[in-house]
Amino acid sequence: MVGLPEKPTLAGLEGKWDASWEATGIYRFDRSKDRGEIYSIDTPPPTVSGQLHIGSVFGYVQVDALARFQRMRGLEVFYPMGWDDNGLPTERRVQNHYGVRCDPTVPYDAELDVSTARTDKHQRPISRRNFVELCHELTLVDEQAFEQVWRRVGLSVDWTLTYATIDDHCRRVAQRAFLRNVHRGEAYAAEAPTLWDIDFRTAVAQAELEDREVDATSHRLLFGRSDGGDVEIETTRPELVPACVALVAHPDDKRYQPLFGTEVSTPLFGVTVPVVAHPLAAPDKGTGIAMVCTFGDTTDVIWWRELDLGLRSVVHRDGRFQTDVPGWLAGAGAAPWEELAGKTAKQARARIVDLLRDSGGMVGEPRPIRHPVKFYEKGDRPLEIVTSRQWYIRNSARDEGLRDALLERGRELVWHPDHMRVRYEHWVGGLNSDWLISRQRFFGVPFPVWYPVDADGEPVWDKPMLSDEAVLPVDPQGEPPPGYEESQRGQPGGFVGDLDIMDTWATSSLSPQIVCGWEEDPDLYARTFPMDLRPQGPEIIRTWLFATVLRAHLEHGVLPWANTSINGWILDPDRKKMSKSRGNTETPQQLLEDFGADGFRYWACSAGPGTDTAVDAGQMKVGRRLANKVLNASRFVLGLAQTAPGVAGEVTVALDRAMLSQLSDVVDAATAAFADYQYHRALEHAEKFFWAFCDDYLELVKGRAYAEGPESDSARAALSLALDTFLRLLAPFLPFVTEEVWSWWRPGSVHRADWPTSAPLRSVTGPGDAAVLDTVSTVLADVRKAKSSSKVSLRAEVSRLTVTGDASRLAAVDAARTDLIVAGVVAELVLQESAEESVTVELSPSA
RNA sequence: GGGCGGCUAGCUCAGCUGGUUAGAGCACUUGCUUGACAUGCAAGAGGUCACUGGUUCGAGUCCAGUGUCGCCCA
Repeated sequence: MVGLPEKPTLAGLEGKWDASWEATGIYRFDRSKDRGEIYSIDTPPPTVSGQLHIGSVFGYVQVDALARFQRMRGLEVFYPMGWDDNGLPTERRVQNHYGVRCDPTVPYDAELDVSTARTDKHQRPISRRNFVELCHELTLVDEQAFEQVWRRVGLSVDWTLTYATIDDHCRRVAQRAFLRNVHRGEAYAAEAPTLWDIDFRTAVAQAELEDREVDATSHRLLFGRSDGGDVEIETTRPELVPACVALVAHPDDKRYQPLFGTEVSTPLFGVTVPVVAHPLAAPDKGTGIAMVCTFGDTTDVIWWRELDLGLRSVVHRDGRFQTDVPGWLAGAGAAPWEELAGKTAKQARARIVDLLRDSGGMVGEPRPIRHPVKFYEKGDRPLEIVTSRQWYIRNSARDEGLRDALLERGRELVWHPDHMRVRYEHWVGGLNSDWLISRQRFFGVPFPVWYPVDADGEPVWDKPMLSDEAVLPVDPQGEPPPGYEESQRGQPGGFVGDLDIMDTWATSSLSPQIVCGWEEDPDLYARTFPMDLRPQGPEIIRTWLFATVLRAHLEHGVLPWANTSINGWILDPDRKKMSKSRGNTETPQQLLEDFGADGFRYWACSAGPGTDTAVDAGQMKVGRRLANKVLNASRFVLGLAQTAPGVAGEVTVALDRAMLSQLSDVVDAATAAFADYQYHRALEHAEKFFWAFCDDYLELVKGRAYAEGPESDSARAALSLALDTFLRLLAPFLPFVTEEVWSWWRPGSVHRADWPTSAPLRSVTGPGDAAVLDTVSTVLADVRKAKSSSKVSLRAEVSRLTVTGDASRLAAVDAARTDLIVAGVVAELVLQESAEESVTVELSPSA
């Protein structure tokens, strides 16, 4: 029954148990359970691009501890893993890895050899299909590497349920949900000003914006009044003068009130524009009157929309000025325009400043300033605003009723920690545009949409043809719409497919629907949805969490999960947030080598939900020590006779009962903490008492446990019971070492064993006095202190030990008299009743 | 500019609804081959709980303000 190793070691436990768990399938989801017996977790699908860094692993380990607790508590845990492989990060990685770029005009090359491409200085243009194939190829490799890391740290996910956001199933779910949104009027296409990244050549959503403080120059320009006077405006973007459609000032600004309703002419180009009033114009900024261009920034968009101004756009999607002379500049404006045509914004600015200076259209010289500019979070150049046709999902930006409903969902959701809710509320409260979901990229879920082509060969964009749900997923680039032949693609009277793909979040916001089998596996769906837990990072509350709540609200009218647990940041040694973009990430490999998965997990689980944490090798070392202690203490306990389950004797001795009584309290505290998602406190309770158990109780009863007789049986029974309980308490945190020890004396897996409860322990202890252990421990501590300060061995003999105090204190010590004498090597123990508590240690002279 | 969170021993942190001399680990110092463990054991030293005011019999804990660091938003 008991198969004890001579010299137990932590080495090799990860590989051994990962293989064993895989073989026995102990984390396999049993779908025969009812909803009430299931705990379902909506695990974040990590972005598969490159390597997992410590920050990613940190949060997943914490969730795994929660999953293991729920599993031991008797719930069947639904715990799938996914890979978020579609989208820009993968495209970028493929570009850099193979030295290629996607050019949809290049034909498909079935024999494409990318092995030489990397040596090319320039990225080689390849077809869209080749590009997508490479994306699949590379993500597959990355996904395998990721799975190895997850297995190494002991995540108890069911690997048979794994999904990838680009796979057929996910594409089908994303397209189906989109079609339903369209049918209900929640998704729509519109031609509108859009924030645009000129390098990635794609539209960007509000959630992906980032303000960056940048150097700029302010220019003071002169607009001509009809009465011959001037109006001075300040701008950082003089190159947009040709795109100017109005001047705007605050309605209360007395300086400009006389000008409202009049017209002025732009410098250099002499185009006439109206002077208008709008409350967003800031009287204290610059001269108090601003030029409105289509489009210099998001305020321009608001003015343009609310004041119903004309559209004069000059910047193309590649960020360059158009080459043709715009119609409104024909005539006098044509000459200066030629100087700007085809230039980038930066080049055009340099040129127009010279022109303005020479023509007298500028007052003084440009002044350097610093101001915030909107960037795409992954981009390197400021965003432009271009007018384009995009798909949107209504997100409450223009719908008070929906906004209230979403805020109510936020209150309905239980947040761990609670204060993270305000981030959600601020985001929902600050939404200013519907959710832009289309991207002009290549590797993603296509829109299941085609457009008819009219007799002149022009696509009719406002008559989209939607796919039938039954045939999803579809690729409108490869398949014709219902009722058409492929040969009619691009022909007059035929069709074209929508070229865009969905943003990653448009798919990953459906992760609950994806994993729970929405519309495809009603049985599974009924057992798992809505889910129990969404764990994730704080930075994606505004994206992933919000979008998931939105999609579930629109589609099902429910919250997608009952709880959300938000993990903290990982900080580098300089206390800066660890992130890939910052370049200060670290891989967990070496730390896993040095401290083992259990040591690493101990560190991760020491930090509560939402608590930022520094990478701390010291803490992992402590975890490794704990794991080692578990190993050795277990070997000791199991090395004693009569420790097999079911044959333990009765626990009769007061000290033993006291220990088990304290353990009962620990079990209760750890259970309550865990149930409240405070896994770090559960760990602390278990760990703290485990050390006290080893250092005090174990040392006290050692002598008795080695001997024979009823009192020895009591010690061995208590030790056995305690070890059994400790292994269960620590299993969610240290899955490898606890499983190893479990295997020495118990059948099955500790991870499918029951979570301990205090009732059975209390029935064993009876009305025992829990304080006995503490009292005796302090006396023993005094004995150790005396020996330590005399610099003698702890085995040195105490000739006389005198303990004073009230009757109950003396009774407690007396109850453990023999244990104390053996553990402290005491020749004579004297108990004296006294009002004062004291311990006097007299060491034998020979010591 | 607004919001959120942190500020407790040299370091990393715990201290939940206010209650006797403020805790842990690491690091440090001094010792100890104790029949599970030297990947160990024991002991020691180390803090005006960021600051200022307030509430209270009593505040690290509650309130107000200040400073500072981090994150998010504008």
